[in-house]
Amino acid sequence: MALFEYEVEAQSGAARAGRYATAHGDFTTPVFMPVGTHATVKGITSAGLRSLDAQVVLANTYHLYMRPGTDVVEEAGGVQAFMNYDGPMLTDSGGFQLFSLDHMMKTDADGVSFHARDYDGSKHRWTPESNMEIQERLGADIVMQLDQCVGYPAEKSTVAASTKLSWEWAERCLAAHKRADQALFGIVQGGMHLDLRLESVRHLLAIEQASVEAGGRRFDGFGIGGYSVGEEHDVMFETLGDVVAALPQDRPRYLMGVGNPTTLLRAVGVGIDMFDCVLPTRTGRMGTAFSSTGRMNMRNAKYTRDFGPLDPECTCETCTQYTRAYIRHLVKQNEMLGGILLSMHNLHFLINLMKRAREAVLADAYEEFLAEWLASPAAQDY
RNA sequence: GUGGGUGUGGCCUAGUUGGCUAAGGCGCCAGAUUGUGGCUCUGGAGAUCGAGGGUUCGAGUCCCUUCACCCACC
Repeated sequence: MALFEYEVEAQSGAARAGRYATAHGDFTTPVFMPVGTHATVKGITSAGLRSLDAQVVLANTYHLYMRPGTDVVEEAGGVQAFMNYDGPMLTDSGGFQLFSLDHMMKTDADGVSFHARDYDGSKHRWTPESNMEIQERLGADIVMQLDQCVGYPAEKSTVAASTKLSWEWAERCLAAHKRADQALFGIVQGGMHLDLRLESVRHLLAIEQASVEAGGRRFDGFGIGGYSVGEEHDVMFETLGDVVAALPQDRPRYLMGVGNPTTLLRAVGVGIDMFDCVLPTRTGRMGTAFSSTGRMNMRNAKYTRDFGPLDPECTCETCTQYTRAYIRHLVKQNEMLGGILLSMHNLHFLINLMKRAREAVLADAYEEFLAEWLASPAAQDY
């Protein structure tokens, strides 16, 4: 397969099963990508990531730029070499992090100035161009354009201005991005407004068309950002299907920041290929387990003497080798192994869920698969 | 035995010269967590203030008796 080629292997309704080629190997879709902000999926070793069959791992530009510093990661040979993970990796641009720093930053048409409140309060300025340079030096296989994310609820005029800024920055990122072994994804914005979303898509497509005509690159995939920022789950689905339908068939669609099992499966159903989310690892560290019967709060007293497996239907290391009582004990004592075991299990759960979704698409039975999931008691819980 | 001190939810404490329904932390119980700075956030249960009696309109606060524990001295 040619680099950055997205092969749609099968389609079932709008749901797709595909394969994407990166410089560090192929991955199949739909895919859930574990988040490793600081070049580590918290608590999981490289060997652990391989055994979990994590196909793509995320890292974050903002955090690595602050620490250990872009130069250190570059000198290590790039983020994969630095963390000893040799599979496909993706860096988020850091736009979302700046958005969550919001009162500490100032955005203008040219770029964004911010105080690194999370670190040392130092002042920095990013432009789309400088952000591309940072991400090229970090060296992930897929990089995201610098964008701006708006919270919810927000005035439509605010969302519109921000959406426009994001596509203007997409154009500059596309022009500035040079590494041939690194894919660049544009990001669709527009909040919960379908017209703004479709306008965002139109501009991104016009931008890449102009680029290609001038001998430049196209976007190697599309992120869909600005959802899961506080709205009810159903709100996203009022527009998501139409947004996806407007995107090219031959590029992967990446719904950013979504990790709720039911939302994942519904999103696959409208044509999303890639996901990332901190939910499995963050909630895992805090004691929540995903399971075939729904969410489990492992702090609950009812597990004190429950010596059965976490999820009897699961084949992961946590479920085959440890008991609920032991996991509860670890979580209650804030022992680090508790967070590790639940993170591994939750990642396995979502990765496995995507495998099952993929099989259902390959069998052209996605609609039935999704209906069966939605009818299950577990679905009500997610 | 004598003198002094301390007793407030499971634990540690706050409670003005007596004055709303006895407050807080930990723990416990439950909920939350969505393009991550990792022990976070929200809610809940739980106390006849060691026991008994007295003064007072009113006592965790004052008085008496008693019990337990701690310290010092015989």
